[in-house]
Amino acid sequence: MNKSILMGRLTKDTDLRYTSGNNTAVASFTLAVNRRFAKEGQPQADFINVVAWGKTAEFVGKYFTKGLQVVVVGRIQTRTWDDNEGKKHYVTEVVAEETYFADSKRTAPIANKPDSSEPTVSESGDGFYPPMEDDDLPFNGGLDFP
Amino acid sequence: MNKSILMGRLTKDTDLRYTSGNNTAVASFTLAVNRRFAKEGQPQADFINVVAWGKTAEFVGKYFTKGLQVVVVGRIQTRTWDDNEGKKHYVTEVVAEETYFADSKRTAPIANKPDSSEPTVSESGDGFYPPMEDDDLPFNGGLDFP
Amino acid sequence: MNKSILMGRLTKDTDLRYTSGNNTAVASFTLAVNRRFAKEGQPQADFINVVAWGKTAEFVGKYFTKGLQVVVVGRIQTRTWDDNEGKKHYVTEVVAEETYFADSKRTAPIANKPDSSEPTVSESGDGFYPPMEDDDLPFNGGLDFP
Amino acid sequence: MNKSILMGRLTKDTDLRYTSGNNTAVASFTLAVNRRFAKEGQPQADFINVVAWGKTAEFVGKYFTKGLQVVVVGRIQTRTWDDNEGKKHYVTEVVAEETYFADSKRTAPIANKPDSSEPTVSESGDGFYPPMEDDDLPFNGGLDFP
DNA sequence: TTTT
DNA sequence: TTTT
Repeated sequence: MNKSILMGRLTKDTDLRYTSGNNTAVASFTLAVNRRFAKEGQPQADFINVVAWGKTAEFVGKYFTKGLQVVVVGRIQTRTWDDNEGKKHYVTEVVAEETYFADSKRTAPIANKPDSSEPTVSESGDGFYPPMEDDDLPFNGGLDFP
Repeated sequence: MNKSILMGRLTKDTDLRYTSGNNTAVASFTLAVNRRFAKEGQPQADFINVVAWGKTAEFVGKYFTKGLQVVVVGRIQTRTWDDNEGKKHYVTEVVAEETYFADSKRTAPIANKPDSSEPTVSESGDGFYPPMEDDDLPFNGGLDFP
Repeated sequence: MNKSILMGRLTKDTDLRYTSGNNTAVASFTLAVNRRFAKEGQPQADFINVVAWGKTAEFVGKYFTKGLQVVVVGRIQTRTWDDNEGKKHYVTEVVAEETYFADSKRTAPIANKPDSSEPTVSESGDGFYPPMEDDDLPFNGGLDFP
Repeated sequence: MNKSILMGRLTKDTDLRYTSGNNTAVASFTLAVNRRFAKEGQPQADFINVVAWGKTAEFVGKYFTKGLQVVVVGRIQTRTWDDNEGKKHYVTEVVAEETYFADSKRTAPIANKPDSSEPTVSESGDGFYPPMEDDDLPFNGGLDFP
């Protein structure tokens, strides 16, 4: 059993792509989740990477934009990928199963049924799933990652 | 293990009272939680009763008003009470452990520490905890509420 | 958003029935969920009614037996039904979306996909869904209920 | 709002340490959480790192052993730490707020109150909190553990 | 680096 | 007895 529920704001617009194989939609975004008991001099939020697939991906790719306050119900996933130098990278992220608007005006429940379109292989090479350019790394939040 | 997470709107202002014994704050409200896959001709929401104690009660008693969209993390509680005729009533409600604003402008995490001030005896007689008038039934059990 | 996660033991074997309309499987059972901070002289557990539909119902109807420790992920549902005297009854229960074995030996994740076979009308008359005998009331735990 | 509920097995015994500053207990372990819809040729589980503080840490340090099936309620935390070469590492883990035994015989709710003893500074240098040797990396970051 |  |  693996269930996570998060409410937070998008740090930037959702990144929507499509797998090369079966052309499945894959969306990714980062949620800034404010800490309940934040201490001064410490980070005020956790920055949690979220991935969505299929219909859910298309939905969030369309409506989940920078700064929007949303709720995500999903599961924690861990995976590894190997970079060009053959070094193994460990990734922990949340796979969205249900998504909701939290902000006013945008509160109707979103009818995105659980989607079973997750591809079977995590196409490796750069640690992310869909086809992409070299300079297009996942969740590197503006920083240059090796 | 007993954990519930709800996002919904208050159907009316929070009802805040104090126990007669130790004068602990007790707040109650009902959350209208819209259904994800509502069917036409069917109810569009579930109406879930929520109780809060101590600091949490004082907080929601102050800020949780009718129509506000909030998030509640808590546990499901079942209990019984006997009415004047000696008839047993079964109650299922959520005891709030953490509360959050979901609507914009009101989104900062709310620092209400888990409160251990729950009284040890559920003062019986009318099925509710705090001191109250005879015509003052929990969640307004069928009576007219002002 | 409406998510509940419970771990507890079945108070009796699951009750499995079928709707008269479309012959959908409906299972119901009660979970005794031990309280984390139980106080002496107070109830040690909450008794939470759970309903499951379709494939999930058939699964739990087969494997969820009295005393078994299980985990249920679902949503809180409220509904009303009218008894013979035309009196309205309020029901709060958990609709199971995912189920798991918690006890050893029975721990493999259970592949019961979310089921959309919930009937559109709650066939009333006795407060429960499927066809049933008169003496066959839901969740009355052995007591005679008026 | 940031809530995660996991049921899984310990991949090894809990690692219990104490911070140098205030001598707070810190426990860490990894949970193998089996996937609900595992695909063949794909990983069957997610391996999720969990950290606990104070009383909770002492509890799990004592009772959470390799192979035990447990439930953890907590929050997802992200943080960074710099290694000896000044390289930044990103960590995502679950901070345990409540813990339970899932396996039979070990099912009583565990009374470990939420603990507020989390230190204010994450003593850096090697990405982990408690006092430790140089070769003592968080979650055994690539080194051989006994 | 992974559990049953 | 229900919210937007």
